[in-house]
Amino acid sequence: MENLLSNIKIQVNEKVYLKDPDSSELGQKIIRGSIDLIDEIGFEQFTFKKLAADIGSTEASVYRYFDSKHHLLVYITLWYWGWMEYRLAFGLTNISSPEKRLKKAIKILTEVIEEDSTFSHVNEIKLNRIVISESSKIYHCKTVDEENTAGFFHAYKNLVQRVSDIIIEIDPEYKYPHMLVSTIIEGAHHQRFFAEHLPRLTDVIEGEDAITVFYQNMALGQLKK
Amino acid sequence: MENLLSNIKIQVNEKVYLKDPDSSELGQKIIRGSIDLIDEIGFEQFTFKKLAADIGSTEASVYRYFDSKHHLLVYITLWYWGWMEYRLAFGLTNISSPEKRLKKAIKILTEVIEEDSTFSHVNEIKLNRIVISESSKIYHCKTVDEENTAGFFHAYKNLVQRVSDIIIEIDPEYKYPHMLVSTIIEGAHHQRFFAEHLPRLTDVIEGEDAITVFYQNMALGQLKK
DNA sequence: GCAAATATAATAGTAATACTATCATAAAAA
DNA sequence: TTTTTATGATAGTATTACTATTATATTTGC
Repeated sequence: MENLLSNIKIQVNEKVYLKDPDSSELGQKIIRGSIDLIDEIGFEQFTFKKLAADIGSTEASVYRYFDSKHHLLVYITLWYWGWMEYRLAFGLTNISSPEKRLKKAIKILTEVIEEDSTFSHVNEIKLNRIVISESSKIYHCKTVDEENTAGFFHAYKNLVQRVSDIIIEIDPEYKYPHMLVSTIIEGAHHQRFFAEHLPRLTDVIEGEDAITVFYQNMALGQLKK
Repeated sequence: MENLLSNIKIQVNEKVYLKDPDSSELGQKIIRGSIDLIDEIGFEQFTFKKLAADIGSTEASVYRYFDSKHHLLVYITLWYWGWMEYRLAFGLTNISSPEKRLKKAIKILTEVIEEDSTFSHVNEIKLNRIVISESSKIYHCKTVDEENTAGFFHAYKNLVQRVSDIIIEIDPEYKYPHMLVSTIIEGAHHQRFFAEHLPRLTDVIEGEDAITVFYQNMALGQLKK
């Protein structure tokens, strides 16, 4: 992805962190190091102690930024949703046909991620892998309602709403726009994971991005014009 | 669900447990107690110590059946997939039209679960809630490839294959049958979870089971006859 | 009916995890 | 230059996720 803006910052809900990791060098090292380490060993094996060793800091210092590894995972996931919304906003400008806009939106949401040099402390390829394999853990937990009340999922809801609006523009009678969009987003993550680890649960097709094509067909096929 | 057979046992891959929990009273108490406790406090908070206290046994005794709580979650999830395949097999007999069979299959896979008195040591309603909120953790972990090699996911693959076969019967040219089926199964779980906890990510409609209807329309809409 | 095998309970112990607390020092801001 | 703030260094705790050992109760084989 080309560098679109040089001074943009993805905002993440303030309640997720104790101290904004974007505000200091150590904070940025925590984010960069976490993305590297979670991608490498998985969220269950990931600890603040291992992270601190990796980035040359201490466990106690990491705890000054996040009060748990769960919140750190929430942070990087919300950052990802914020980044996706930014990609969508840019990707959809100047496309007047709502069908084309929807198709492009689905492509942006489901395609394989390439590195984005705009945000130097984030490796978007690793981040995408983490979101695919780990991010559902941020809501599949007993604290989900509390976290929802705290507004943690606004970024995700905004993204879903933005695409739902395009769907309603195409077919104002359509009854399930949010269901359709969240099915596409979550579904694409699952299919990418299955393609890598459990291929008999999906259909990998040589020479085409079957996942993106599948969800584009699915969405357009559902809507009347 | 009425009692279809009185002497049926859902088989679970032997590598998942150290000793078959179905073979003893304690084993059955472990399963029943786990389903109650995981449903109540969530998988992260669940420990063998708490479980042992609940069922009046000891931590060490539970460890004789399962070598980790992860394997116990795998066990109850595989039991659930086995149970679903049994429900599918019964639910689809004597329906000759493949379209009707597919519709019925999607209903069985996505509808709200009612208790099944055939298996007395399993509360299917709680089990369904656990599968919805926790089961993706059995493959979203770094050991997924190993566990796949051990055959843990056969039950799930069989289920997906069984429904894919109906799809191919309807439209032999259709390119994404497995993707469609796994999208429906996983999607329905997500949508049920969202309806409960994050309703703005889905569309709850009074008086209709929107989730089942949505996925039925989605599937039939994709296929040419 | 008794010995042998097996299953469970009771208890103890360990390394790692997920934190919290304290204090010293270095760097930045007032 | 003083004060605040950020980080590092170190220590400590309760809990978790196990493993090991021994005693006792129950079942099975003969």
